[in-house]
Amino acid sequence: MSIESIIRKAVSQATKHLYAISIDEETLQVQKTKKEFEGDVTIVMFPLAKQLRQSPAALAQAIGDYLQQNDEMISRFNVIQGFLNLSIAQDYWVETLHAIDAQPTFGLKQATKDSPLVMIEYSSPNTNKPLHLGHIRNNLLGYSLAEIMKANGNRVVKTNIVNDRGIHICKSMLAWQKYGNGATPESTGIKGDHLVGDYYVKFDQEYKNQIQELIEKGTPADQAKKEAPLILEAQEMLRQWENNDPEVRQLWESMNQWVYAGFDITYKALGVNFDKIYYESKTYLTGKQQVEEGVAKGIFQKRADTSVWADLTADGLDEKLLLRADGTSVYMTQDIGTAKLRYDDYAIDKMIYVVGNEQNYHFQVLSILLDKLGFKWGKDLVHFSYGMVELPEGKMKSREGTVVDADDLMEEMITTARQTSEELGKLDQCTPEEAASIVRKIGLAALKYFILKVDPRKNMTFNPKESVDFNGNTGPFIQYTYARILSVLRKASEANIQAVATAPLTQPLSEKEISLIQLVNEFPATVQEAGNSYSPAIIANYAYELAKEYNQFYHDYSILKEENEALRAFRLELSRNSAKILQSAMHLLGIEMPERM
RNA sequence: GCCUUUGUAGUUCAACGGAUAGAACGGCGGUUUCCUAAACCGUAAAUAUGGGUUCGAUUCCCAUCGGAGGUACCA
Repeated sequence: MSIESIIRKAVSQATKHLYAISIDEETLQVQKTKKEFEGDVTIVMFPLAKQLRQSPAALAQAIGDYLQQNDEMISRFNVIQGFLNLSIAQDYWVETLHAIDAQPTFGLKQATKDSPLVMIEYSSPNTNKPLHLGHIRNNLLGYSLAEIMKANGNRVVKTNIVNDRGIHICKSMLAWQKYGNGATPESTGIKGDHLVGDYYVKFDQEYKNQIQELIEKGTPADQAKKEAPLILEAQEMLRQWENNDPEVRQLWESMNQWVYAGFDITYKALGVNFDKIYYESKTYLTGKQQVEEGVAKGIFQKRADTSVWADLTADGLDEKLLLRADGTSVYMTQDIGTAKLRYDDYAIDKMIYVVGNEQNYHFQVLSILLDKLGFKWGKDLVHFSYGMVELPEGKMKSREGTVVDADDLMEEMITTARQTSEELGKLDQCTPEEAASIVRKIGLAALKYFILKVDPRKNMTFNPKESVDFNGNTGPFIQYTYARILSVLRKASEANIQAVATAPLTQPLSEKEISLIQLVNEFPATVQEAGNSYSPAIIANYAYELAKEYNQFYHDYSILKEENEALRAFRLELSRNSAKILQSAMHLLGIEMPERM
């Protein structure tokens, strides 16, 4: 049983004994004592005071007395302004550490075959352009969320829906056809997704030129946008695609292959992966069927022009188009089709969509529609809605070339990590392979941690030149702490120093040591909280706090040079478990830890 | 216009309705004969504004002022 729940129970017993009133253990406000005050755990008395009709101070004094006398765990207490601060006996902390030491996967629950099945959709790229900074946030959040859900005892299926059809895809195909001169990734040496993305940009440039020309000839702007030859050709290409025109399909296939080869490289570099990939080109037809069935069941309405609509006015929303009059599908149709296929493939208990907050409305609607169509998880689907990544100059715009490319960014991080490491002389003892592995881990950790430490719901600012640091509240700081601990453990092992407690501790531990145990002990609750609130940031901030706390301990106390054997063994045990938790926590963020740096 | 969301040091981020709002970077000043100084310590610096609810408000409610997103037969 956790310390917190023991205390809840004890306080509840105390009030029963002292005032003959049972209080609800769950409503008790139990929190960690603030650093400035003596004690480990604090109970807030104000709510109780009201219930028990006692002054907070008197109540705290009475309960504190009772607990100290009746509970061995409580060694001391003090009362300040209606806060009851309890000190937990040292032996109890040491026992807690032993228990943690005995569990290699402390804080991480294992899923069984009966555990809930959670499907997490993330990444969701378009095949007309390479991944950029916004995708990086999505991928890191999705991957980390999957790890966190696993650690909370869920079975997880990671899925990706690739948006590989539609007018935007035709734009890059058309531009390649017109201006590409047969260029391929092989012939140009350009990574496939970038090559295709270049033609998407090319299309936009040429399209704008055509609009401008038309406007100069006196065509109104709105009309010019609709009548520019390039857009008409792109629309024609989409019709040919839907009609399975062999030539268009062939082009589509080969350009998509280039893109997928490029994406694979990026995903691998980023350290993310998927259990199952869906393609919209294969799901949109199912979506159409679902919508037609919905019409047959009377859930949706077909209008005179044959377009299909869902009337959501009863749900406080408006009417939503599901099929165009020409029978083609829209975004919503495809998501319904994808949901259907997934439902057929897996016994999903919970579906989580990792998609930006610009689509809040879309998912609100999707949830209602899936529910109407009878998907049992439709109503409770989770839209993990994360904020945008902005640059100091403002929003990123693909077409204006202000995006930060994912591949470039990772490359830059690793290069910077290498420079810094070399300046500090950290790689002198390493083989080139080790050095490469270390700088890759550091560079990626800097990037990943920077993104993940921010509350996912909020928009965040990323300055490519300044944002990534290796000091302070950063990934490399946590990695450094870990590497440092491993170094101590290696030295202990080389010197044959006893690292397991054999004799009981006789001297009192320092506050720093106690608070470190307490922090390590909070890991399971932190993992749980991160799972409940879908927030990798909670794990990130916890890991930082732990690393910081450890560094202070490391600075103030000797480990290997401590002469008292029991104390030395204790400190090694504390170090070992701090490292273990740091690694577990960072693993949940998808961040790899170097053994030395 | 309507809907959603957001506003905390110079900057980037924290804070289940709880104690003196916590970090990092940057600034200023320190620590290395000692287990990794990518570390540690000190210092100055913030809750947009005005009301309300509460023993207690950065947090909840209302208004005002800013930012972002949505309100497409785009995805």
